[in-house]
Amino acid sequence: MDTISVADARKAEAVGKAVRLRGWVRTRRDSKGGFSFVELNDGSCQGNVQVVAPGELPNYEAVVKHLHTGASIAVEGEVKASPAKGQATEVLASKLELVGDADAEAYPLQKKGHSFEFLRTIAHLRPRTNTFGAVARLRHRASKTIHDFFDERGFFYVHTPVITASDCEGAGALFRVSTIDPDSPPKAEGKVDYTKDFFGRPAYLTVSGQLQVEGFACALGKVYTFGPTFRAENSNTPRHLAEFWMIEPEMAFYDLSDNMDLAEAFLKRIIADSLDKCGEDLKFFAERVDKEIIGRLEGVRDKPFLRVSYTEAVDILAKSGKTWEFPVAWGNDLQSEHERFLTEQHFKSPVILYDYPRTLKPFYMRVNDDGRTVRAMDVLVPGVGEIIGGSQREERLDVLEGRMREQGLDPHAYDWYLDLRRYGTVPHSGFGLGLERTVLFLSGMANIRDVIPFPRTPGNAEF
RNA sequence: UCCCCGAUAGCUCAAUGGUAGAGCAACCGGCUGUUAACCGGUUUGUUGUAGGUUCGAGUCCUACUCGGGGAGCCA
Repeated sequence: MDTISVADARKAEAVGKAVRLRGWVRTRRDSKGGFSFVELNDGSCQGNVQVVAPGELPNYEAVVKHLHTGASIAVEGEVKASPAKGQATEVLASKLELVGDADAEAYPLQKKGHSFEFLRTIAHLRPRTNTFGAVARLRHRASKTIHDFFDERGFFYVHTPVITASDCEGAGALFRVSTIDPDSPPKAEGKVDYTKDFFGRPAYLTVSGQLQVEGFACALGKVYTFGPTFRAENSNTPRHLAEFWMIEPEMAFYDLSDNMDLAEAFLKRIIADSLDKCGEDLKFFAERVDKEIIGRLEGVRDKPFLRVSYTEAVDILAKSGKTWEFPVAWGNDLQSEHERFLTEQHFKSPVILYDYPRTLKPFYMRVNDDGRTVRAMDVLVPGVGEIIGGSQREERLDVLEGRMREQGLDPHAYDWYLDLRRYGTVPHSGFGLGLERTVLFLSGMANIRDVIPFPRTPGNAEF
């Protein structure tokens, strides 16, 4: 007798096999005929397998009739073609063993739907729900595709450090990493003496692996990072986390146009794989979460991404006839309302905006010949907004040092980074993709806290 | 961090300043294959916390906590 997954047991090919199944009870329905239907789920797929538990089972009255949502069971029996609608197969149990009971009075999950807000308070149990099972499988699939995509194209996966001493990477507030006793820190001249700290200097959790991975791009050619990223911003929105996962490819000899080509192919591949391999989960999202999701994904997969310069975008916004809460003028940063208008209303398509004013973007982005703009790009998608941010990097030593001073940074603090320009500098480009924003886009889920297993946000590090 | 809204049974929600309720869940019973099964019955409360106004507060006021939506920061 083989132990098989619920996913396999639901396939018509399984009919006739004697099998063992193990998982958790979703619901039990007692039939008029003196037997019970038990919906069994083991997480292998969205759907449950219907176990038919005959009244003749020796533990029928004592155990089966008291099975509740959440209990774990092991079933032995034969897979049969199901005579009723709703499923191709069912399992006629010859043995049903209770592995672990779930006290029905106390177990918080019921067979009815729960609000996502409530489920967030039981994040350790919510993967047992339809929605969070689907999110977990989709997130896995996206992660797998990301590694496949880069591997197929000759990229190398580089593990950049989680702890960094660069305290001014320009990507948001940092979490400090320290072993100093906060109640009695060592002091020098009235201030905390970080030379006595673990690393002999202030250290932080990374906000980006980009600067480090540039060093590997300028050696291995095409590389990417994929790891956790930390931002200590006090952001309270459905699109921000204090701890999230980011993918950052970096390519030597790529200009901005190559970079945009890669970003577009990359997103399309993630979407295509999700549609191909997570069909049952996406169907669930379409039924319960976002009716438009599959059509929107197919649209982004099939339509070319429009490429619009910042200057053109400002022109379109200014001539739109809309009244904006934030004024549109060349040199002002584009606000959410502007980005949303462009991708959701004006173009109704994914859009790549590029060539932003130099004053709006960090020092490492390459200055254009016009002197006013830099080779930045943002990929905007309907529903989520900015999903990718990237740029061609400034490869000219003198210009890069000038940009650092322009933004009040001391070039000496980036000496190792500048070495990449001193010795064998090359044009290169890269971008960052937020994994959770990608899963938001793929699933149609509304809140980023519901697409990461255990969300960390201001005031919340539960579980 | 700013603006707006909210917090009542295990869950989702009702309740003109005047005796806190329903549906679901759970429990008991019924029902010849059910599909969030169905039908009948039973149980369930420090109305987020702390103050205040009032003869009387779930309801009005203040502060705080937590949650949601929007904005900023960004991925």
